[in-house]
Order: sequence, then C-alpha cells, then structure tokens
Amino acid sequence: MSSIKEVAKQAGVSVATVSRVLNNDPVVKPATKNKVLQVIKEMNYKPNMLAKNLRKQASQTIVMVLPSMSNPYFSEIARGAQAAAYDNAYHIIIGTIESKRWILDTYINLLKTNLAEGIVFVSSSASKELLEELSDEYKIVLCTEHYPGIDSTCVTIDNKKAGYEATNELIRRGHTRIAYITGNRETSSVTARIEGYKAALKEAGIPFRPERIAGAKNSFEHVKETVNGIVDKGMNIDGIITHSDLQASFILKGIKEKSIAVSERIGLVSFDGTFLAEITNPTVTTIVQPLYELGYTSVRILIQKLQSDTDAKEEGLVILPHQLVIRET
Amino acid sequence: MSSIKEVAKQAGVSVATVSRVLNNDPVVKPATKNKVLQVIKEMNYKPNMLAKNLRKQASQTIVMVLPSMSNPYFSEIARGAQAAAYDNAYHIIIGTIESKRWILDTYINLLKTNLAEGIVFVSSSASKELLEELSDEYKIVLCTEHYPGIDSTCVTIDNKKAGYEATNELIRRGHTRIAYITGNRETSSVTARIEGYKAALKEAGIPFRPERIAGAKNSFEHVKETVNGIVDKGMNIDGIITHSDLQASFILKGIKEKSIAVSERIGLVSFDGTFLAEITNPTVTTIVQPLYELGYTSVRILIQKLQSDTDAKEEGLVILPHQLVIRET
DNA sequence: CTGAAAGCGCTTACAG
DNA sequence: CTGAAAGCGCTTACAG
Repeated sequence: MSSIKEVAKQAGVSVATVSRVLNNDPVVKPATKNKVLQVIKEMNYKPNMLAKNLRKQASQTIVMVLPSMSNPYFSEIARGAQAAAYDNAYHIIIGTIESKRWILDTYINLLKTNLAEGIVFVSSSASKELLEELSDEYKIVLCTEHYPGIDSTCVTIDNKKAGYEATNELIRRGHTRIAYITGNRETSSVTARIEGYKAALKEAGIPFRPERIAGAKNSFEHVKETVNGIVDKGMNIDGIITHSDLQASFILKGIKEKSIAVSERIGLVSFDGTFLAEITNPTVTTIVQPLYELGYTSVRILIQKLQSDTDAKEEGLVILPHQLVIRET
Repeated sequence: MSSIKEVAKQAGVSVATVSRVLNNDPVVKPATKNKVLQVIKEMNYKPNMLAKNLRKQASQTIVMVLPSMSNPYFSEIARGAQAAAYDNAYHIIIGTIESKRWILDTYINLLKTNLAEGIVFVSSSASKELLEELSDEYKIVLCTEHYPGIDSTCVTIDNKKAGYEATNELIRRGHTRIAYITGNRETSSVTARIEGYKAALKEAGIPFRPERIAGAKNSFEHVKETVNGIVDKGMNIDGIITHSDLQASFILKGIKEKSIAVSERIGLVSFDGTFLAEITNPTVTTIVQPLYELGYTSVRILIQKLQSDTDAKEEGLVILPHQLVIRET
C-alpha cells in the first residue's frame, strides 16, 4: 500500500501538494495537478482514511440504532438511512440492540471514542434518561418516537391523525366494538394514536372502553394472549386496530387456527404498510408509513446538523405523510 | 474531550504510562495503575480511537455486504453477523447494495482506504471478477454462495442434499410433476439444489423435464409470470419448489387471487425458513436454513483470519445443518 | 503556486 | 517499572 510520501517523491513534489490535489484545492497549477493525478493512478494510490480522520478529527460516520431487524418495518427504515448516508458521502453503522443494554452501549461508545459523529435512534431504542445524558454533547435525531422534554429533532408521522383515520375506517364499515392493540410500551406514537382513536369514537358517539386497549410485543404468543385477554374481560369485539403489520399477521394466524377467539369477519386495520400486509391471506388494511423516507430524512437531518455546526438545538417534529390503504380485512 | 496528555499530567505520569494502563500492560506498578485509573474516571476520559486506529493501522471494523434488506432472510443473517462482531469486539458495517454497482464500490473502498479490515459477501453480492480482483489483497468470506475457482472460505448449507429432501418430500406425498422456481441467476446454490432435485426424481423413476425449471426474482410479478410461463408451456404441475419463502408467499397470493393458474392443492416447499413461511395462509413447508448461524459463522471466520495473519488461503466450504420443516403446503 | 514543518492522539521500541 | 521520543499518514497555517 503506497503512501502519500511515495506519490510525492514519484511526482517530484511535496506531500503538501499531493494532499492539495487529493482535496481538489484549486490553488494548484493544472500542470502539477495532472502530473500528480497521473502518478496517483499509476501507483494505484488510495489515501489512508485512518490518518485523514485523525487529522480532521472527523470520521464521516454516523450510527443508527434499531430495536431489532426481524421486522421489515425496521429494514425499510434502514434502507432509507443507508441511501441518505450514501447521498451525503457519510458512512453509516446500523446496529440492532435486541433489548440489550450492553449492545446499545457499544454503539454509544462509537460516539464517545470519536468513531462516529452523530446518532439516530429509531423507535424507542434509547431511554429518556440516556437521551438526556447524550443530548448535550452529541448530535441526535429521533426516528418515529420522541419524548416530551427532549429537544432533539424527531422525524415521524402524524400518529393522532392516523389513529383517527384507522378507527374511522372501521366505524365507516359499521364496526363499533373496536379493540386497540398498542405497542409494548407507552411511547409517543401509542399515546397519539390512542388520542386519534378516542376522537373518532367520540365523533361517532361510540362510548370509549379502556378495557378494549392493551399492549403486546411483536410475537405471536403475546398478541394471542393480549387479544384473548380483551375478549376474556367480556369485551365482545368486532374490530381491531394493531400497532404493526406483524401483529395483524399474528392475529390472522390465530383466527385461522382458532387459537384467537374472534370471528373471521372482524375488521382489522394495522399500522406500517410493510409487504407483510400484502402476503397474508386475507391482505390487511393498513396505515402505510413512509418508512424509507423516515429513515432517509432522519439521516439527512442529522448530517445537516453535523455540517452546520451551530449548537442551536432546534426542537422540532418533522411530520411525513402517511396513507390509509384499504385491503381485504 | 480530554486527551491522554491531560490524564498524564493530572496523574503525574507520562503518556506512555497512561497508554500502558489503558492497554492493561501488566508491567505497570499497581499503585501507578490505580492512580491513573482514578484520574481517567474523574476526567471521564475516553481514548480517541481515530488516533489508536492510525497508530495500530487497524480499524477493528469489517463490512458485510448484502444484496438487499427487504427479505427477512438477509435480516437474520445480518443479525447473526452483528452478534459475532460484537462477541469479538469488532465493529461491523452492514451494507445493502440493491444491485447498484456504485454502492458496492463504496463498501469496497472501505477496504481500500483502511477503514475496514475484511469483508463478507452474502449471497451473490459480488461478481466472480470482483472476488478475483480482491482476494489477493484482502480477507474475504463468502456467505451462502461460492464460485468455483475462488479460494475464499464459504459458509453455507448442503444445498444438494436440501434440494433432494425438498423434492423427496413432494414425491413422498404423491406429487410427480414438480416445478422448480430457482433464484434469479445461476448461482452455486441453484446448481446444487437442482442436482438434488434431479437425483430425487431419478431415484423415484420420474422423468426430468427441464421445462419445469425457471428462475424468478423476489417480486410478485416475476414469480407470477414465471409460474404461469411453465404452465403455458403445457406443463401440468402438481408441485412447486421455490428458492425462497418470499417466492412461496407470492405463489400463495397468486393462487388465492387466481392470477397464478395452479390448483390450491398443489404441493409447495420453499427454502429459507424465515417467519414468512409461518404467517402465510396456508403455512409453508420449508427447508429451514440456520440463517443466524450462517451470518455468525461467516463473521467469526473472517475475524479469525484477520487475527491469525497467515496468508494461507484455506479454500473451504463450511457446511451448516439445515432442516426440513413440514407445514400445511 | 509550492514546500517545510507542526500536529492530530495515540503506541511502542529503546534506554535507563 | 517508567519516560522521552519517534512515528502512524495525513492536512494546513505560514512563509516564500
């Protein structure tokens, strides 16, 4: 592996000059530049980015942390994130933490040891406490979930409106006893969607019953128990809204194998709009989130912050449009 | 951000000593070590890895290149890869190339500019030519697909045996007119699986008809056209083996909406064993590949190669066990 | 327009 | 057991 020194010697110039042509400094004389360029090509020289990074105190790298990768929901966000990093000539390290704090810590350490310049947390992959600790020192963007009191930019959809639309769609079809399966924890999106749900019920004059709301993880067993739990409480339900396509697919599976005690003719609307909602039988009516764009925009904004090194922590929600897509359920 | 110099001054030792403590050099006197450790803690010092990397000429980083991320097949491999990197204290950059050569090139450049030490190519994410070019200079591991004549280690399953078992399962159930939907290109796994398919047919005395074999991309339209194409050739089929769960899910979708002209009672066996095969209706009989382990093992072997800097290019196939799981199709 | 030199923050062979 | 010093491969302010 040849170094800048060898290129300089071969071209008969100083390393400073080689460095200047490498960085397209317009000050170098065209003839010199061409000579250097030719030698670089001949020697097949590639600059050592380890040295450049140290010198410039910048790694041109960001990290995106995801809760998991088994849900296509996250894959799509990651895909958009990669594209944005690529478009801005940044490297991106995508990490899935699988609910393990020590894995999260290795990614945080990338920031602390100068290997990464900024981070985007997808979904609720970081606790409020962690965000508070980090937000003074590092550039952070949140993707899909935010926390009240944390002034990092968050890229998400209008969850309240989406919750309203999902509920309204079921009401429009004549469903009145609508259960709501939320995500595992009470995140900002859960709260907002429930608000929309309540608003739609109220508007239709349907009484709100808190027993119809329950949270479930993205596993078949959890979803099954949760839905059956609602039914067991004496709640006779004729519609379900889920927090994710994955949950909806599990419900369909449970209905089919009769381990979930609801009718096949139940109304079902999910959130996300991954391809999962299209390969189930029946296909699922869903709130399509602009997942690729959520990932893309999060990274784009993070890099913008990095490049304009103003410390202005513009709090801010960036709202991307969603869409209700009606399918068979 | 405090540097090693400040720690040294504060602790009343040289930077050399601080460095030794940082690297657990047993030579430093316990008293000195404790003093330094205490100062490090007080100052909340974190070493600058950019400097360490340059000094040691090592980034402790590898890259894994995947064709895409929209198939859970790849997500699972990526998950295993991340775990292996974590367990060996390496960083891993996972990149999806989406069939775009220029994206691939950015990941290759990570190697060439010293930002990454090695690479694992998943599926056929690199051409044979590229592998030939890179294999002299860099440490490479292939995951799931290999090329004859390329002496990089490949971690995969026994595709011939798996193809045999898939075919045999359908024959056992009385199917004799079995179509084979392969992957898009003629990769090593495709070739091997077809060998197994032929072997099973031969053993059962069923004539082999090449018109029953055709390739398809992982998209609904492609799969639909491919299956219909086989039928249009006058091939009356009563069984299908697919290259992926995703293809199988598309076939079920097509059968249901009657855009694919085969009977609902067709025998269907897929490859992969992702959760997709469980959320379709009916659920799909599948060859379960140890995806997490494929990813994990590929990375583990790459790091081993990196650490034992022998140039011995041990060609070699590492075969992991698969399993036929019988479900509803 | 170009070069000599300092320096980014570490590690390590060498001397003591 | 510890420190002074060289050096990893770049960039850039400064001088000319």
